Amino acid sequence: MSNLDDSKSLADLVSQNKKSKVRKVILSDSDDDLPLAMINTQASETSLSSEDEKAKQVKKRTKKESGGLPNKKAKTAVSKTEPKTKVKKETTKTAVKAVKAIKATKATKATKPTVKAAKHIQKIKDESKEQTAEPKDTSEEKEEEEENRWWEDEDMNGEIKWDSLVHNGVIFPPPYEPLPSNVKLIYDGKPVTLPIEAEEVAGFFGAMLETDHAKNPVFQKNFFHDFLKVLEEAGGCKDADIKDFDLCDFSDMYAYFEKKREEKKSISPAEKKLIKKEKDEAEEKFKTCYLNGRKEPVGNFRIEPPGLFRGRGAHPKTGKLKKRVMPEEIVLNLSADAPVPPPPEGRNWAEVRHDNKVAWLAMWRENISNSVKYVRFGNSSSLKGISDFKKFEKARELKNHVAAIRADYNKKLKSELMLERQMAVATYLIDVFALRAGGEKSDEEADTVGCCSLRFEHVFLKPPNVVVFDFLGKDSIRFYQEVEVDKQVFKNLKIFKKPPKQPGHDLFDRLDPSILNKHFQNYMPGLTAKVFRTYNASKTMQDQLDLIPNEGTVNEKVVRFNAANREVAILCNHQRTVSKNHETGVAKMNDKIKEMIWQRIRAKKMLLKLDAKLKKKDPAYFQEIDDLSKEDEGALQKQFLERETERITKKFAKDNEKLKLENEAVLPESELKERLEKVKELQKEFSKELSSGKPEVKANMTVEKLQALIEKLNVRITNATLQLKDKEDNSSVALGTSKMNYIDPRLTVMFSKKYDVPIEKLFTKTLREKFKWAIESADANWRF
DNA sequence: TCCACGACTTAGGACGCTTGAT
DNA sequence: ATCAAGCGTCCTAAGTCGTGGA
Repeated sequence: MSNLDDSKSLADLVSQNKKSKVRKVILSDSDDDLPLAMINTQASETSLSSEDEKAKQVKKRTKKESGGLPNKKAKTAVSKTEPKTKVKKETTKTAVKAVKAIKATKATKATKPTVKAAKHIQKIKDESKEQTAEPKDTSEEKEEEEENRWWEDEDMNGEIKWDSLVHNGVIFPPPYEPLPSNVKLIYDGKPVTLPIEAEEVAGFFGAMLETDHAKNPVFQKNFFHDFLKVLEEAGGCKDADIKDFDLCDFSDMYAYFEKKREEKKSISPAEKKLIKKEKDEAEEKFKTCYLNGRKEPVGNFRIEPPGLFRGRGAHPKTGKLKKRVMPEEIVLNLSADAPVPPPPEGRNWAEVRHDNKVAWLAMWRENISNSVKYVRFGNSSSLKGISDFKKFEKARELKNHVAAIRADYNKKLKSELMLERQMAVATYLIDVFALRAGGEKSDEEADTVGCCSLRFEHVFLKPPNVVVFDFLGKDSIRFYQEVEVDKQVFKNLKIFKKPPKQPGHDLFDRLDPSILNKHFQNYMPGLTAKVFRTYNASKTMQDQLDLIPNEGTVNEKVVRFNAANREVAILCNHQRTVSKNHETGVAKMNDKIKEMIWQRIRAKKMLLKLDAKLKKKDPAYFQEIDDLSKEDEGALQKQFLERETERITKKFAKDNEKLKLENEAVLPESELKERLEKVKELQKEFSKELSSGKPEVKANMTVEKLQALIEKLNVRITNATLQLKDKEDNSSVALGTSKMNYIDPRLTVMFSKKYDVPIEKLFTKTLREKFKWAIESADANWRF
């Protein structure tokens, strides 16, 4: 919540009449079992505060709580101390055991990284001196051999991230290419020439003209503001005094960029391949780096190009100009004795750093929110792998504590301390509904929330115990759930919403993620809110996989795996926007299914024409014939004929285009007419069929042939129906995020091995690389 | 002591390419 | 062979969380 809103609403709240009412309400409202002690604390806090203090009240509450109740606090702290240390010892032991167990399964090898690294740097230096940076075949093979199999023997503790780091720096986006002189911004009806710096910015907008962004007023405003600034700094526009966005016409620019896009798309595949190959070769040396002497992938080695900031949701800064990043703004991080990659000709790096406690190769500060962007290791790098492994091990460790944690928060739902109750409810929500921690956000960002930042208006209570959550979470993705909750949770939420709370106020006014996480440390070292998401996601996956019978085809098993994956994605609220053509796609599939059913009915009619006795034998089989009304049949016929006409016309147009391209004579219109004759014949046949109710049967048709046809249609109909259901179910759920970040990959590997499904069906190439450690260390019996 | 900020993970959309239906 | 649908990858925004410096 923004401070501004907060103080405003709190100030409102203080207006005299309200204040006394508020107090009365609190004191008289005793329909729940709220202990008196708590009521008093709450009431006195409210009435004691002066107006000025009120504005700061929310922030200070935590302090008051600890200061005001020293005894209770101390007591809790003491009682926690003993189990805490015990827990710590135990978990460290398990973690070590886990690592050792993995180590034990594989033979160890590898020379000491430091020694190897030193040697390697020397080698690199020699190579760069000789200017033959390309590694020879033999050395490349050797690198392959020396790939870091950290999961077998690496010591993964300690804060040092690397002993040596050698890399080639970053790739800068190409410089701005000015527009051709006939492509101009039209201002107030006249083409105007812009200084090149301003033209670039205008072009950013022009290229996006048809996107939703460009139609967003905030985006327009921010863009135009920054555009005018650039324009002014570049000396202004000599042809016009540009100051009104509505007088700007970017359509020429848009058309130009569209044309370029088309051109790019239409180059031949062979040429495309060649271009790609050349690009790959030029970028080759940036794609990898040497970490402790071993070749490792670099992730985003390309510096982000300038453009207009595409903030998500209602981002107040969306549309602002993202400036071009200069070498002078870039800090490199590598070994002290590693060669420094040369900056672009005549330019300099901001700084060259040698910090081995961090896992980034370069960084710069972006100008939208003044935060830092990093060039980091690739997802399949050892460092990323190690932290992934640690993440999942931590989540697995939670298994051993979750029962105690749940017991504890269930108990504390009735605590006499407001803080404890809030923590208990928050923990419940994080555990049960997989909410994120929910840190405070400034009003320079989109208004999104997580658990701790939930506000009054995000939670609706429907007695006796139904809660409707409706808020925007990360990436402004809507979280909407109508759920039954624990009775005590419901009561507590009601208390948290009690006046003087009103829309705009924090539900958990005593909490923020750091308080909550500090509390979590008492249960288990390293436990934070996000661990619950990982734990519950992987636990859900394990449970879902346990339900899958080991039978059927590989594809059937994959479908079931994806269904399990989908459960996890739903738990985590991972959504994707329903694609623009989803609706039409579904309608098309429905039409197709209806049409296939119609074809089946026709076949069955033909069957009866050949042998009328069949109906007596199996009336149910022929039932659907009577289910189809004449109107429906007519509609289907029409639909079918229209589609045929369209198909033929399109084909004709296409054929002609091809002929034109090859400089050959175009087919005459009469040809099209001739081709469409078929449709006309069909139409005649259909109308006859419609009135008689009986289709014509071709002379060579037999009962067997028709039955085979019907069987084929049956299969196609079932498949299409299943496919449609899958499409509907999946239309707004994104499976990838949970597969990539939440589901312990060893579960997927276990499934692959136990159910004999090739891992390629479950992990894409990149995921196989990212999760190599899991693929090589989990077996068919592995459990989360 | 605290909170702004640095460093890291998690996230959905854009876009090009593959694939599978016809 | 064709072509759209959907998949995979890239891109970078948007979270979480711990800590270093005022």
